[in-house]
Amino acid sequence: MGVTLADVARRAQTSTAVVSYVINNGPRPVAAATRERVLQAIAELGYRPDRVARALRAKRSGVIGVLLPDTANPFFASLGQAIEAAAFDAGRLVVVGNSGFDPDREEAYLHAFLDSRVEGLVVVSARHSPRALDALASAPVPAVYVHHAPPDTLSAVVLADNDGGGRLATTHLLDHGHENVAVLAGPDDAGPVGARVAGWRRALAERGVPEHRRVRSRSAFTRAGGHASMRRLLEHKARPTAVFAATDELAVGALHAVAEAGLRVPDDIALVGFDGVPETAFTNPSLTTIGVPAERMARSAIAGLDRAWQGHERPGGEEILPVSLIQRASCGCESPTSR
Amino acid sequence: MGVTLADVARRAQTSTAVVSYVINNGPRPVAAATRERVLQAIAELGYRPDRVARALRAKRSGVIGVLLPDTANPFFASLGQAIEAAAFDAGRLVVVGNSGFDPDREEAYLHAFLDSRVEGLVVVSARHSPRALDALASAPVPAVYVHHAPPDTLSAVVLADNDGGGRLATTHLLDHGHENVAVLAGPDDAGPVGARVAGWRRALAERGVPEHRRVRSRSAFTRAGGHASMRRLLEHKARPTAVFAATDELAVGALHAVAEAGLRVPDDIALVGFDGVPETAFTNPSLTTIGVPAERMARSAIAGLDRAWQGHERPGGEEILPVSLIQRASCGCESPTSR
DNA sequence: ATCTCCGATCTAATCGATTAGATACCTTAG
DNA sequence: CTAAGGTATCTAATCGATTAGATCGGAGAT
Repeated sequence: MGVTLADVARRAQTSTAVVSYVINNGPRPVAAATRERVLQAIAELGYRPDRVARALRAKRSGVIGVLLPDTANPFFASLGQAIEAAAFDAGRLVVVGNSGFDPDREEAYLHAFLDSRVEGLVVVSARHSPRALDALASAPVPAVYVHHAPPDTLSAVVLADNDGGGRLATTHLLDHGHENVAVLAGPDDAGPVGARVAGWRRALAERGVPEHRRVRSRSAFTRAGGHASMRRLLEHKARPTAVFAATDELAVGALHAVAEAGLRVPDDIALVGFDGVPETAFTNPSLTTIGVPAERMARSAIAGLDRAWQGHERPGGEEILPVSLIQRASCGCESPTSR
Repeated sequence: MGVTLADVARRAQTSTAVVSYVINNGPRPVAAATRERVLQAIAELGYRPDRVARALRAKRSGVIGVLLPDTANPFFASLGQAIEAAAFDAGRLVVVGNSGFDPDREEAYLHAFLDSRVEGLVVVSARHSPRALDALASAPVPAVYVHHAPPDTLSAVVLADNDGGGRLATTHLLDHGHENVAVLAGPDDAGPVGARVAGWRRALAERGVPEHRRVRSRSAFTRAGGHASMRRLLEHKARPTAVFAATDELAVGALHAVAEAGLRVPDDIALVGFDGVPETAFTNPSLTTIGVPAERMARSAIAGLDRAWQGHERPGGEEILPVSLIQRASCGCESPTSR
């Protein structure tokens, strides 16, 4: 290490400016012969431009800051990985931060990212702290919200069709003949999961299911939460025959609770999850779930940043990507096809 | 944004040097009164040092490069998150790259990291490409290998006790009275999983289990691989009564295969996994597994980098952290305690 | 033959923070 | 009262790449 532009220029018998022009297909033209000499010198010396120096001068660091709530959660893990891959394919690196749902940590990361002159931000968060929001709104770089967005942001937003997915899952269970479709919801009805619950409610309303049969059980978004939440449902006086778990984590916990109670899925309780994380193909029984297109969301997010960098178009715009029903065993479908 | 050192200096009626000295508890002393003025100016202007400029001049970027095989795998996901958290607590950010087990990608990331002047590298990889190894060996910054290390490296190494864990898992199954303990291995016996298989073999040898009862089934390290691999074992003429899956991913796939075949865990087949990823607490039945101390490994890795930065001590040294048996239902233990 | 103009190149300022060398002031020793 | 030494500051070079402005030579126009 340690080969600089100046070294290359010396060896190619030219100036640093010309070398820079060659590297960047610079703002000025370079004679073919000279370009050749420069390229050769670069190859011979094994020169690689210093991204730090470049970032300082050109204000383009080539780094994207990615803020995630919790990579230990498989859904956020796949989303994070997809974002990282999409960024790399676009020639950028990502710095990542796990907020662990802690607003202070979220803000600390945001500032650290900005101090590092990230070129753009991808924010995946279940909820946003007001201070973090301020920091984002006044950030000198474009941001894209993925999975969830604050009420009225000017930034680009990429969401899954959570409401539609909730409706899809619920309708599917109703189509199996169930009349008592409960929902495993989060601690409150805010955010993306809130929209899923709204979809559930809408489906029930459309089919004329009476209010008192619309049972909702709340818990934290963890497997343990889903476990406890399902256990509560099982003890409910009017035990539901079908359950829509608003995240796969909840569903996996629920599956475990049902087995523990000596009941069977889908015979005693049919279950549908939401997220489409890989592990659901291998639960016991395999889990029917709503597939969220993590890769497409990631590509859209990076594309959104690209748009903001390129043009001066309106950066904003909300994109809602379609979800899909992944039919497996837990809902009662006989022939599990997709895995 | 855009407050610079010079702005602060101007407002505090001093020079940029003094401001820098204050910020860094600089190499030179500053009078108490002046320090006070500077601190006040910093607060009033909301100044935050530019990490890029600092990195260029001081050669300390405050960023650690983390290379992982595949964050979609829960084990690597937790390891990655733990590393990120430990780094943040040490005041550093991480750039992460998922190689997807692809040597070219691994090398590309490594170079990109180095170009970005990362201050240190944490390499988690199942196998290493020769070229990547070269790049690492000649890197101008310290590296720590986690989970797996190349044969004779000079860098620090943090491993789990894979061999001991393999033995622990196997012995536990033998103690349950099983005489036919097969293993679900990886595509070959290299790397950390190879050591786990070696531990299995050692345990069997110690108990005098004859060669022909030491059945090993190979597959890729995926749930689908574990599924196929277990299916093969079930069709084996001498079907084993117990199986040690060398990773939790394999175990989860295996669990599914057993259920599909209409058999029961642990009654027909006892099963023990390896990694201790969170989801194993919620499989059906819950999975007995070998807990790998991901957080401790992460902290050790960061500590290793710290050591390399601080002193000029021998950077090398191999640390092997103990693993633990997490008893749950899949091995046949009646009372599942830890979750 | 002289004037333009353009492509190719070089010189040098710049991004923002760090830090060695120079300088100014003050105290203490001789 | 001056020399020596220490403390607090300031000036300016530096890290490596980018790019605007200056310079130069040659092709084409008149």
